Amino acid sequence: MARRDEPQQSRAELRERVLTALRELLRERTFDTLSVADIITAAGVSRASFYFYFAGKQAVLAELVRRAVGAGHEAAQPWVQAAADPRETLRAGIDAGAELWLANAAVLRAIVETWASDPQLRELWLAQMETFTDATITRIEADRRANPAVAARLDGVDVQALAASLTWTGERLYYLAACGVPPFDDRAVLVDTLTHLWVSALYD
Amino acid sequence: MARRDEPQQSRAELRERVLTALRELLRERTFDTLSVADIITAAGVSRASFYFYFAGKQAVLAELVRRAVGAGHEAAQPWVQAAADPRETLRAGIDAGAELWLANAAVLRAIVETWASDPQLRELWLAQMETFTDATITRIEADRRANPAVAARLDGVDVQALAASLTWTGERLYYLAACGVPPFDDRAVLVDTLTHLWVSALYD
DNA sequence: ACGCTGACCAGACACGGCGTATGGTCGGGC
DNA sequence: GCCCGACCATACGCCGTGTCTGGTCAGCGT
Repeated sequence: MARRDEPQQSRAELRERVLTALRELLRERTFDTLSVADIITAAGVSRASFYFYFAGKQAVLAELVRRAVGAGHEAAQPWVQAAADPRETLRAGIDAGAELWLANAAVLRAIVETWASDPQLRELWLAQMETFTDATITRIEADRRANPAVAARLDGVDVQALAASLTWTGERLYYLAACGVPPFDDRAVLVDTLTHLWVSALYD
Repeated sequence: MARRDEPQQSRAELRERVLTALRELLRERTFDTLSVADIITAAGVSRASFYFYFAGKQAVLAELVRRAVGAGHEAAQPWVQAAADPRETLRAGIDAGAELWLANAAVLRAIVETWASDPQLRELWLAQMETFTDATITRIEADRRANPAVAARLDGVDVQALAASLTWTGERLYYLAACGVPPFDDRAVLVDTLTHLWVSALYD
């Protein structure tokens, strides 16, 4: 027994097989309905090997999330760094976020539904949100210094809290969109609404 | 055996014992870590009786949620019905929401973390959010008719989507507050920020 | 006084998922 | 030629679920 199905698959690319197997499975079923048996069957990997490389299915999901979200920071960069007319770059950033969520809907949906129940995932996701919040704060403070109107508008406002709430609003609406909950399943509506919230909270 | 521990507890108040037992347990542990065994032990009820009255622990949670949220509609009523100066009544409504979440933090937290994984709970929670969204729409439309400035501000805006997004933003921030995630664990910050988002999106 | 019925109980069951342990097979480096 | 590390199948103990069985108790009608 113990024959190699794929004779010459390079060694530690077995990890990769597990990761892509989970990513594929998530396109059809939700994370909580997936068992380790499902994953290793799809990956063509033994139970023992699975537990050698991963602490459990949460660990696999964590890795997928880290990868999926790496691209997220770049998506937000234009708005964070741009100097002029925030409204347009902001909208572009929100649209890029929608794109990112669309591309990784299955994985992101899984973590949003799971982070509360697992310490590792919780820390990962909270840290992730904090990263976006920090980027937002940086940009807001820059606007505040450069633009008296913005400074006036934000007078007495807790910028940290405002940035965090905008970040989390994004998380929620993108998530609902990924779930197909109306009216956010319509991408144009999603982007318009989110943009309206950000613009009116910060600049109007 | 089979002696009645509480000799003369009226009959179908056994249901109630289960409900309050879960509510109490949720004050200390999260829903997903609770087993049916835990619940029936705390309630002093047999496994068979439990399954006679409830389809599972989700069904118990669903009932707790329905009760907890009934009070929520009343909390929102002042703002929905009030004719004048929305800002103050709006803030009062948001504060009442915080109060409601504080009082029922354990139950509400449980459903927010669980509704994605159970069809019944999903329908329940989505319907709940829709109810709040509808109330918000009603109020916004009234403002729009009564106040030209509001009408101008909301020109071309999808009111339905805006109302829904504000509702879900509330859900998220109240939830984070219940989880003790900063900066929302500070109630004043929470209410200020949420109020700022609503006011700037609708009236400013 | 009797027995029936309905509410309730304890306990056990089959099932399925989890995480670990065992023993064995293969390929490649020395 | 051999040894080691990567990998496999299998099975185990544990725990939670939902169902089923058999039995105890109260109240009520007769």
